[in-house]
Amino acid sequence: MSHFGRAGPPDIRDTYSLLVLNITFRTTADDLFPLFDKYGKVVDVFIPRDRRSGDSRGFAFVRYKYADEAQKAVEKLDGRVVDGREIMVQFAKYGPNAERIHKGKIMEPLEKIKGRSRSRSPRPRDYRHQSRSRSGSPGYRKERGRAKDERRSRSGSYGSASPARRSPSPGRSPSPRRTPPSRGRSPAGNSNKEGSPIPRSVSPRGRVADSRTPSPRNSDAEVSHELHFYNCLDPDVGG
DNA sequence: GTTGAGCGTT
Repeated sequence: MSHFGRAGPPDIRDTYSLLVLNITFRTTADDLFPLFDKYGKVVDVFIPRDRRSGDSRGFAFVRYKYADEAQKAVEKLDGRVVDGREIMVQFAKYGPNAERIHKGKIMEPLEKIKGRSRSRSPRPRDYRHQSRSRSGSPGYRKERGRAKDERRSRSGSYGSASPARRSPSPGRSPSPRRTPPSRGRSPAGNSNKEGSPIPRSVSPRGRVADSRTPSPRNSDAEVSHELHFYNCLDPDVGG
């Protein structure tokens, strides 16, 4: 994995986690490590990937040894262009185990700090409006573009009074037939399109004989093979 | 071959 040869989190007892967003899908931990390591001591860099495909999800986690360096890296690397894309570095808000994190430092669960009834404000007063107002505001231009689109939409409307109607194909039903409750693995892959793939009260031989088969022997072998295939593919059906 | 809001692994 993207670790340094260790499985799982090395040690988060005294490490600060930074969340890096807006990174390209081609950016790897090895590419971020030297970048973040230059600003401080990076303990580990982890990039969550998809279990199915294995591609990066577009964000990475960088763990620093000291909060000072982490904070510095956040202010320095936040907004840096990597691989042609601007990345966003910020302290992790949640932990790997769903634990609360303050400034990248893992804190005790709410149950523990629950007893702390001391000057506790119902809402955080650290709220700031510095979230989308960074170098290059895509939202700003987007808003303008959207406004234009809206105006245009109003002028050159479809003509009919059915804006809510969104039918991709009125003549064609997207899902006329719902998947049957049966465990249909591949309805189009198997040769049998009927319901029961393996009727226990029927002889495959008879069916084959009934069908036009120039070489019954070959058919028999094929049928046998098919049956075996079914057994292998869906042994559940058998019993 | 693609995409773009967000919070993590043995």
